[in-house]
Amino acid sequence: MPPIRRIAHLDMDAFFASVELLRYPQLKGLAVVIGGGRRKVDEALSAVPERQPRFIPVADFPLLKDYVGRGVITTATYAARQFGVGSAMGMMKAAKLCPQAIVLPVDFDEVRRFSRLFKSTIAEIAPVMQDRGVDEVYIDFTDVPGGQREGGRVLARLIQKAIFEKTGLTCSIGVAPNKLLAKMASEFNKPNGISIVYEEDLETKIWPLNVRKINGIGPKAGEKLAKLHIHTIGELAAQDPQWLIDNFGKSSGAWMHEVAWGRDDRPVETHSEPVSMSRETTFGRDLHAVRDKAELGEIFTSLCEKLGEDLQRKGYVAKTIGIKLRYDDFRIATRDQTIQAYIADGQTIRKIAGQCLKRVALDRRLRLLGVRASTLARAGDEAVSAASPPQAAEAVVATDQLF
DNA sequence: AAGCAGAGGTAAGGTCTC
DNA sequence: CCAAGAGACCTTACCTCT
Repeated sequence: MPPIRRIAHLDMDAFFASVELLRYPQLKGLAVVIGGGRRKVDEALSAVPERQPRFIPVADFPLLKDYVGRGVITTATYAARQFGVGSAMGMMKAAKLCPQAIVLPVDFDEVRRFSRLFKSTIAEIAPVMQDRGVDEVYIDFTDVPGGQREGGRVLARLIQKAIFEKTGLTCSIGVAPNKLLAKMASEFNKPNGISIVYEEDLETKIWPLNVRKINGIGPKAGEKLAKLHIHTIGELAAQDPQWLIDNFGKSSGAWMHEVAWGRDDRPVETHSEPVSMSRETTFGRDLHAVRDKAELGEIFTSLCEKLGEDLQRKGYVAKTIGIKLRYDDFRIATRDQTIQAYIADGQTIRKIAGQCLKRVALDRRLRLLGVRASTLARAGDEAVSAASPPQAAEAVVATDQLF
């Protein structure tokens, strides 16, 4: 008999904001939001750079009501959430809800530093760990000594304590029979909580939840389900799988049925390879391909160069280069092209991406431009992966044989 | 002559996540 | 005049080859 699988999902509490509160403890308990579009915030903060961060008076911090720009909120402290402010909300909208909130820019270097720190702390205790972005991981408790005690609660507490001692940050942990349920469980007791879910809890703890709580059912699927009068996971579980397949397609429909019954056998993957890398930027104002040609060209070149640097720094080469643009009306267009050779330099990326750009309509103004590299290989492995498919000459022969 | 079947690649768009 | 950036994965369509 194999041991019963116990999988944990760990989520850092208001991660980006909590990292800033370590630096500015005087802001503890206040409404603070971390925001993406930063220029204004950076200016306001750099007005007081010489003092030690923790001695900057609260009154000197920039406020949401003074924010100008097109950014969105990345994270809000729990105090700010009281006002209805939350992740992915436009800054301007948030300013109306909570004008007195303090705004801080994302410090990616600092966030990455704490990300590495909390993950390495976990890995020392439980080595089978899967990265899921900067502030989240799955952990396989199954074979960790003590991982089964109280359904995983003992180990979860130990990990919480170790992370807090190393970083001063709190997290929430859910432990369940699989990743799907663990992910939902980690939401049950936020912040700084632990939640244990057993298979028998499906009906009482999972089925009453809205379908949107399932990781993978987003706004679109949620809306479609609502129109079909399916709101809770229990209602989803009660549907005929074939009916779900008819409505949502073979793959999604079957998947919905499985997850509604709490079934998920995905393993905790300790290694992963990137599939694509990209760079994109939203302009300060919408730009026109003709009227703002020079400005657009500079941004385009810069994106290509940065993407090339990203590839080289991480040791990858790419065979497919693509562009993405968002028009002023938010419609998105993408184009890409696969070439024979693997590349990673900004100039070549710019050349291929430029060809892609010629294939889209540029009559409307643009608000975003992006460049993407995919079909990746590790630099040095290209020769192996680059084995070409049968060429045109052979194709002719094959066709002759057919006829 | 035309259609089918299955695998695999390419392209475009869409959804979802943090 | 709102609505980021980066990445994974899915669907659909089309094409080539066997």
